[in-house]
Amino acid sequence: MKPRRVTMRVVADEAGVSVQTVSRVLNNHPDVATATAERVRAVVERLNYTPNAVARSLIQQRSYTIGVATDVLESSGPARILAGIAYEAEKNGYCLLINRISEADTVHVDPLLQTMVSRQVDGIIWAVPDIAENHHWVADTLKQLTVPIVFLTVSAQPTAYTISIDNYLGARMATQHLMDQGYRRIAHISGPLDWWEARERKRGWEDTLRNAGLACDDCQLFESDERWSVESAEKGFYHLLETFPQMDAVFVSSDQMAMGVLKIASAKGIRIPDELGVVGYDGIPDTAYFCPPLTTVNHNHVNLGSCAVDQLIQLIDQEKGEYRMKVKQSVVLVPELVIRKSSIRESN
Amino acid sequence: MKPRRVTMRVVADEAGVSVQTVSRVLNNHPDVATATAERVRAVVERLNYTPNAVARSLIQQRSYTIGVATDVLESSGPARILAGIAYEAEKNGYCLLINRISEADTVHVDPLLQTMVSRQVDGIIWAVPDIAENHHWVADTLKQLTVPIVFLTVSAQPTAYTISIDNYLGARMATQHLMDQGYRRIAHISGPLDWWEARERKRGWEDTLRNAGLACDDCQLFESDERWSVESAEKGFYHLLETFPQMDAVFVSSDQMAMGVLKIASAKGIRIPDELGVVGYDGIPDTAYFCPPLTTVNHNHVNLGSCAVDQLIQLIDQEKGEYRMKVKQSVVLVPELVIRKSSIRESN
DNA sequence: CTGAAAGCGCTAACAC
DNA sequence: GTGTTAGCGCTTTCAG
Repeated sequence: MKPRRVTMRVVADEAGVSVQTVSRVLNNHPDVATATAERVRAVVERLNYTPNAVARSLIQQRSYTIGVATDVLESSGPARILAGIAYEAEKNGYCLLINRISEADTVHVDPLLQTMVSRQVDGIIWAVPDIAENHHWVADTLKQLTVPIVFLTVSAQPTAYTISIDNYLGARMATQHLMDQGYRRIAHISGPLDWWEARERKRGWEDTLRNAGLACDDCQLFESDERWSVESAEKGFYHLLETFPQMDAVFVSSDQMAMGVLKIASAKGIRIPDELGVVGYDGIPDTAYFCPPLTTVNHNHVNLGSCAVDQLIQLIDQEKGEYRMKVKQSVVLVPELVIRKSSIRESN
Repeated sequence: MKPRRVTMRVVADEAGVSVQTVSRVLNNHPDVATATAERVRAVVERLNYTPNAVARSLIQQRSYTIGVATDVLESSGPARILAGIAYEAEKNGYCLLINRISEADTVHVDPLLQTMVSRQVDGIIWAVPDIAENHHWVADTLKQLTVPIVFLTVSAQPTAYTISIDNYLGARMATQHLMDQGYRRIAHISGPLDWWEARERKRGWEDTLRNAGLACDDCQLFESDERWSVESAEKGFYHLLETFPQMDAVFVSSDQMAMGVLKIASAKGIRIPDELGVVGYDGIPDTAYFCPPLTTVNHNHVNLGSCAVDQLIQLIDQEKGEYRMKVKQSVVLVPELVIRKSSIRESN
């Protein structure tokens, strides 16, 4: 009932030529008589022939496929990164082989890499957040790996190609902005500090306060749970109200968590931005509709994904000897502060 | 500098056996002497050999890869569907070949299908929303297609395998719930009505009101723009306040758009849920933190994705003659009403 | 301009 | 138990 797959052999026979000739026509080689080409193309059309890319990659040693390792796809950041990757890959004629890794698992890295390598991907994008020890395999495994790999959103590694957004700078911008608005006693609700990104953001907050000669004590900091959960941010905000009652602003390490803070503040009648300035992080689009609209640091995740693909393709071409420029080892993109009502003091 | 890829030939030579024997060991065939197997495995380990899955699929006519066509990955729904697909695919030993289609494009369907078929995917999941005419190719193209395909979130098609969530039922549940809470003059902000899902939701709202003998006039309806944008929902809400001033509740066709309504209501001092009941649609997790927390209809997108994979694998096995049960042609999943503060009238 | 031969890395079918 | 022979569908020499 389903039509059989048509092979090049069939097309060749039907057109009364050899297989190579069909191949030449399909790959737009010169040196084919126009008449022959026409005839072949007609048969291809009629038989609805699709060349077998698997056979082709077997012989060409190139699959035009990029392997992507990712963790939770559900959340906004990773989803946007993937969108950027998909967009740029398509533009360059590459397909994406997606592999989910369970919760930034350290143990199962090898099988996952094997899967991708065995399917002959031309390169790999590792889009798994840098948590605790989960990137320690890199140094060892990299030597074994037969294809180039680009790491997203990780601390710069001496031996690896990395690309990330400057979390430290973003946090500095956020904190500085609060200070510019006249806030002085600025708390921080951080993500789990075994995440590199959470540490960077915290460091940015800390350094900015210190450099300005402002206090930055333990009582001003709350660390969320492992899932950056809104619940833990709410708990954290309650906690800060106790430990740091003089707080006049809070820099929250994710927009989701900031949402929890806004909710509690509203419930307790704390007026934002007058009594309390709030800045989030990530730049998810919904923040524009929070009440009040939330100031945040926007990470252009889509762009991050695109850049990763570009870099990887350069590495691939380089390895195939088609590109001779030196590829940059580590790329750091700049975040953008989006100022909204939650941090604008009318009265200053 | 990069290590060369090791082939089976190398392993065989190194272990002093034939290629065939290596193959047998790797595929756990019986009839291999334990000693030989040991020796081979040791060499595999030492050389860090990874079998070439491309060569294997060439001969086995099976790639253990599923092609996924999707559109915008950035938004929550599609991302969660993809997560479900990825999860279930991995569980069954399949990889995912992702292809982005630009904005539910009708024209470029064929190249995309070709790409996937040419890469020898075993089956395809079509996760592109059903908009206007964009699924009209199905009837024609399906006959040509050499692999099974499952369509997500589309109107049931006589000739195709489909799987979706019952939007009509969800809308009925939402509207009925508002009525149960004592609301009587219920407006609707719909998605763009060339989307099948938007039409179904509108129909559910309409029928529920009609069946209850309530009015359901044009003035109670506002259709959003093509992007289901929050802005257009805000505009719609202003519009309804004019055309349908007696409105005491509004059923909004997406959670995002409902966010806009909540924002305007808050700005205008309209008290929710007392003066106005609000119900959203989709069940995105953030709705729990809206102010007030939003009643919504939850679509279990992750589950939808899993089910699609299960169904597709059955179809694949069936075609390879490994499965003889009849596969259900169209699966419809049931949504779930999540009741929160935005629609609970204390006073009834 | 076109065809014949070889082979990418692997597995299925037979021999021994 | 193990090796040999073929060939999956295509591209790449190299002849003609």
